[in-house]
Amino acid sequence: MAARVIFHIDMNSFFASVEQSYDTSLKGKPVAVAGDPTKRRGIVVTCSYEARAFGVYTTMNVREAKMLCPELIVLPPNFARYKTASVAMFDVLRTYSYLVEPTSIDEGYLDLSHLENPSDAIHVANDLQQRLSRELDLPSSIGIAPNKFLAKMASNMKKPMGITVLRKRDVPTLLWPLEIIKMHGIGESTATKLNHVGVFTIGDLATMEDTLLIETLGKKSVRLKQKANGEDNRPVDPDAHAESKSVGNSTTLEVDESDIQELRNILVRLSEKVARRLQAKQLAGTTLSISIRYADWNNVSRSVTKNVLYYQQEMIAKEAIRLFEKHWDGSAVRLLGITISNVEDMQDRTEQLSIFTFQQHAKEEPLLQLLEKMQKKFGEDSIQKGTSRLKKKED
DNA sequence: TCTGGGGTCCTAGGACCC
DNA sequence: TCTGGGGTCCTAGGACCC
Repeated sequence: MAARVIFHIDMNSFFASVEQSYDTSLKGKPVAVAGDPTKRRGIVVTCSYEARAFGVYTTMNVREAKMLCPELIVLPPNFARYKTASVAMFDVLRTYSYLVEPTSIDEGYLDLSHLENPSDAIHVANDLQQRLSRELDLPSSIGIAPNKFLAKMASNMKKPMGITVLRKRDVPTLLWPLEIIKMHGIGESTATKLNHVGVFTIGDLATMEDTLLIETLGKKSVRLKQKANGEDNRPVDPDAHAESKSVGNSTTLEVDESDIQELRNILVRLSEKVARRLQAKQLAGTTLSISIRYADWNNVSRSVTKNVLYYQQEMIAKEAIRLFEKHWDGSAVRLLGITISNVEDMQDRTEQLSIFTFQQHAKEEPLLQLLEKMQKKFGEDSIQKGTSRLKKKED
């Protein structure tokens, strides 16, 4: 197989940059996008490079950030605005190749293997970066490499407004000296485990003995070692993240709470948010999960999967409260969350249902009456089970 | 420096079926 | 009555990422 040309595009301090692009008077100033500073959840989500110069960083408490940088401009997040900028950015990317794989709101991969002369890649990257800067007024960093992993590592090497080429032959000199924690896919937990067995750099991992590696991290570590050696054959897949797999909302409570009525109220509010977002995306799912974070930071999740589709607020609230009351240990709660997963498109669902209903009317009237009787007798759940089972039979 | 909120993927065990 | 092995689904938790 011929060598591929993969770009990784990473927008620099995206939320803060969008705010500076939207209100140009913010340019050159320390800006932070952050949660409500009067609440304990008031933390910095993103900050401009001007703010970073003062030592402000993501996850830092707003009060603390203000102490380091008194002139810091703190803005509430405006997700609709960032989404708009994101769509515009990916539209620009798609003018270079249809093989664009968004991996988050502000970054993605681009496959440019079709370039006749791979050395043109740098010119293309320059052109792309200039366009993002000129047309959207947004800074970016671009990594160019023969695969996704190396492109991702490369885009991280020069920020902001960097373009970095990382060839396979550069791996020992450019990648291997980096600390193991800098590697994409390795977090604090894995880094600590590796440190304990004398692995401190990406190079150490690349040359690590297989038996020790699997003993330390399990079988998934084989892929990590391959990446450390600059090997990664995952394709750029435009559809990889096309549809969402779950929709959830969670909230850190103002104070640690142990009043059951108050906790129920919060679950009701969360169910409203989740139902609204499912509706907006036209999604419904068969699995409902709740997450509880206790005051001591102990995290617990509980879920149920039923042969019903969760999308209605009342049904979500009822099930979430039932699950919560069944598993709550009675101690103070710091965070509550509700997530619906195993989701499917409601569009498909309504079409299937209407075809089904039509067929019943057309030729199986008695069956429909039976379903209605079932519904009266056993409640809403049973008729959904009934329809699913019947649908299966038709297949 | 005591840590938000949105996600995804992986693993491992148990239930159940063939 | 005791038994293998594969496949799939569900649940819970861990790890990671932006």
